[in-house]
Amino acid sequence: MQLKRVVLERLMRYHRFLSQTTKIKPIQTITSAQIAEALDIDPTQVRKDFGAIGLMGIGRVGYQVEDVCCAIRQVMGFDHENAAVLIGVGQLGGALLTYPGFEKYGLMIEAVFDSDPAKVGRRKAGYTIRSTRTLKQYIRNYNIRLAILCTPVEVSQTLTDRLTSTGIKAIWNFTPTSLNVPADVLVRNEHISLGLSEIAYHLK
Amino acid sequence: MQLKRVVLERLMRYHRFLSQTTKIKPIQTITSAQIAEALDIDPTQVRKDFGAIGLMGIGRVGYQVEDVCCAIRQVMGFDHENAAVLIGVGQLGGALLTYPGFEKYGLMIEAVFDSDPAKVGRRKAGYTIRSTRTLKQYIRNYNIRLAILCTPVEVSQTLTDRLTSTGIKAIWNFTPTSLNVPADVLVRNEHISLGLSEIAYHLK
DNA sequence: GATGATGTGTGAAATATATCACGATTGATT
DNA sequence: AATCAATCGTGATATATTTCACACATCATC
Repeated sequence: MQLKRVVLERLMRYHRFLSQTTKIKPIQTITSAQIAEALDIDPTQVRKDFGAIGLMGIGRVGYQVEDVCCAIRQVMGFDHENAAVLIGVGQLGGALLTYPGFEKYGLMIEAVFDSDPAKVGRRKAGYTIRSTRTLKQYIRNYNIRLAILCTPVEVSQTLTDRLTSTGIKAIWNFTPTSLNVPADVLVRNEHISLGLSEIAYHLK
Repeated sequence: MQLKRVVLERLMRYHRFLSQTTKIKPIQTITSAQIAEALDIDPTQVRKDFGAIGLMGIGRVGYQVEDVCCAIRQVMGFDHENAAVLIGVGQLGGALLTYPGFEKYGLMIEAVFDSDPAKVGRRKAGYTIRSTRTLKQYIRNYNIRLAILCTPVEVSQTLTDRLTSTGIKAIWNFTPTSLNVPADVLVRNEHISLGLSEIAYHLK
């Protein structure tokens, strides 16, 4: 069965926790209780999640850390490379370009685009900025399946339409708006204001 | 009763949708069905959420857009100003400093800090970068309640400990790690890799 | 190898969240 | 003003998610 978003998120947390922990102190095995304790999750939940991706622990011992990490990477598809384009090289787009963690998850930014003629042709973080007019062509030629959208709100839907018409499979949306897409395109919204709202509410 | 995170997130979506919609075309009222349609949510859900923050619609008409926006802003605490400090002026920290949307939600970044002596004293986006050694002092003097954490992973827990010892109330965590804090401190994690995982899984 | 302590795996129960169904209310229409 | 259609408010129902409870498995110890 398709794994739910909540499960994916927890799997990520397990993976990050185990990676970090083993970097500091190599360990062979870990129990669901230890993970649960560190991440403030119910131990049963951890076991169920592991069960859901086919992991088996051993009584009285726990889980092989190595196995867990591998299984998560595999089920998440991190060992599978995803070629992506980034659209909108502003402050945020620029920051994403230099983010060092992407390749760890198989994400490869192949090319970057911007509508601003003043930016087109310039270089940024090792990329030559291309015109968004060549976007469609590029995506088709290189069979790109993922677009990272960092444009201003005003043009985000226009570009989204153009993207979906190329047959793109997923859009990682960093613009603070909701995008309309066909049902088979995944949109993952990264709205910073959501986090802010939770904080503002808590501080009130 | 305390509103749940899921509700807060939907309230934000309503708010954003209504702000954007009214900017394009001023309207007086809107129905739960219209909102639901646009945001791909169940209409009942919308009504329940509105009910939860004390909004009353009128039969056959819907809700006063103005009222809805006000109520959401108020319940979220956006009209209440929150003074914050930002720690770690790297790529991401820099991008956040120039993000124009914060004040709309009442967030005011008052000062920025970095541990790197090479950065201390320099200016960035209108701020003079301060040494993290003066962090505690500053937070206490100015009664800061929110810290935005954009440091490398290695120092994030150390700084978190220092922050919580000053009595800070919330940490907006942009570092890709889990932070340990006392129960009364809110941590909002903004892990970019969570989004990436959802995408990678979908594309697999 | 028997025994006890500690962990897993999982069905059952509890909780949380979303949807349905429908009476009540309002505005438009005749 | 009587009727109709659209919309809200909300209890009941359905679904999803988390937690509990406990049988079964494994290792350490005697």
